[in-house]
Amino acid sequence: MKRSVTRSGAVRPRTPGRPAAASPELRPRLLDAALACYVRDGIAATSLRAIAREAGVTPALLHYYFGDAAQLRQAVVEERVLPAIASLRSMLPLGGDVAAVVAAFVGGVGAVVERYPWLPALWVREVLCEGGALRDVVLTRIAPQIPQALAAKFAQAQREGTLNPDLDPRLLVVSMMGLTLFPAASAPIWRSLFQASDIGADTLRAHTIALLDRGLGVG
Amino acid sequence: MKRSVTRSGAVRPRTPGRPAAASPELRPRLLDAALACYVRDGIAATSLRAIAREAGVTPALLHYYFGDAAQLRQAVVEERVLPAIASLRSMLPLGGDVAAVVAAFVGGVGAVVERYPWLPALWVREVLCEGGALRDVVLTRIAPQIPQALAAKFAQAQREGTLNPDLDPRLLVVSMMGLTLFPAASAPIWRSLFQASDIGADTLRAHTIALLDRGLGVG
DNA sequence: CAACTAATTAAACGATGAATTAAATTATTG
DNA sequence: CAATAATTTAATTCATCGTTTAATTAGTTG
Repeated sequence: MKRSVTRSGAVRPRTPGRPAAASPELRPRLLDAALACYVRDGIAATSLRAIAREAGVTPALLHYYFGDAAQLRQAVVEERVLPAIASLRSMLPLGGDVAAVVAAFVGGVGAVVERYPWLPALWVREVLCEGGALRDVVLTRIAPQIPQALAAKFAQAQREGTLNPDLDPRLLVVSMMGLTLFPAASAPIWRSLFQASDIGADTLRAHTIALLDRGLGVG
Repeated sequence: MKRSVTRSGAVRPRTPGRPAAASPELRPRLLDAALACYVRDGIAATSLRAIAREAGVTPALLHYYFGDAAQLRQAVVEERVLPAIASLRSMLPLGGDVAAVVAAFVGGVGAVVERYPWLPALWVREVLCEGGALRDVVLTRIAPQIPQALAAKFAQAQREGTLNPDLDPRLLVVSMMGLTLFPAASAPIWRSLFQASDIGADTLRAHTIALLDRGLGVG
């Protein structure tokens, strides 16, 4: 059994020809490799060759499975990214009072980040950054379901007198994302900056809820 | 007077040879062109040729002024980016009580963003994103001056009983950035998403202060 | 006014790396 | 054994990139 080794040290045990079966499903592994590259380097900066290298495979194989680069990207978005984002929506019970909705959102983001740790970084680069490759798809397929619904909920609560009237209902949606997605995306930074390896998901959640609930005041 | 026109339609009035004096200082304009490219496309994705195109100049001229690409980047960071970030520090009076410090921070970020509208987008791409070109420089030269000082201030206030004890002093620094930088960076998104062209800098500031002060509660 | 220096473009150089395709190779299936 | 499926190798074609050299023109100095 011959094994060639690439310059980077990655093992490439394959020789030409059909592999000896019993290999686990390759397609999902290719999607995962592509996603890893997108998260690490950004979608625009990721070449087919980089994905192939990540997966221990040749660019020609990616072409065999997905056609061209655009179709591969599309497959990753549909089968990996959108489901992760959409899972947040299923955690939001828009029926209860404001405190319940906010707590569900904060907890939901925490749960989603725990299950898909790559999501905050990808979100920042591909949605928040101008020119990001996912901005369109998120704005057309996610935004109408989550932010719009939240803003409407907050506006109604304000009319009913159960929400601080000095807040703007639309900006409150932005604030909630800033208090959840931003800390998640910047976690590597503040963990090292503050030597905060002691702060876990539960501490973060409690802090965020406390801030939203009462603000800075002691009373 | 001959004027050639590039494919993109930009006027390129120059022919070879030294220009007829009285031209405004070129070097700052080159720095501004580079900054504009960095903000629009990201530092890593910006080529010398793109900067030259933006400035209406040849790549060779950039080399004449700055040497190689790395030195040009360094000049932009030192003479454009770091001063903008550092200007925030000068707006923070770390002497007063917590409410004053927080109000100064929120107002200071607003003022800095107003003066340097490109800063949030650049921050997101080059500091928040993993692999960002400014992460190192911000972590070593900015972070020790602003975030560390704020966290210390908050911890002290908590010991004195003048700050909500359920908060984490370090996470509060993260929360404050999430409530200021994140809304600034995502403004183009939520403005179009919520048809919120009516929300200006003052409304945003009032909302943020209200949220930090009392949270969601009506009382 | 002649020589020199400063600022600028034009053009070329040499690397690099990209996406895609064609052909060869091997294993499985019928 | 023939046909098909899955894979690599290698070639093709194309686009930039950063940098350098040489030419060109305007100002400066003696």
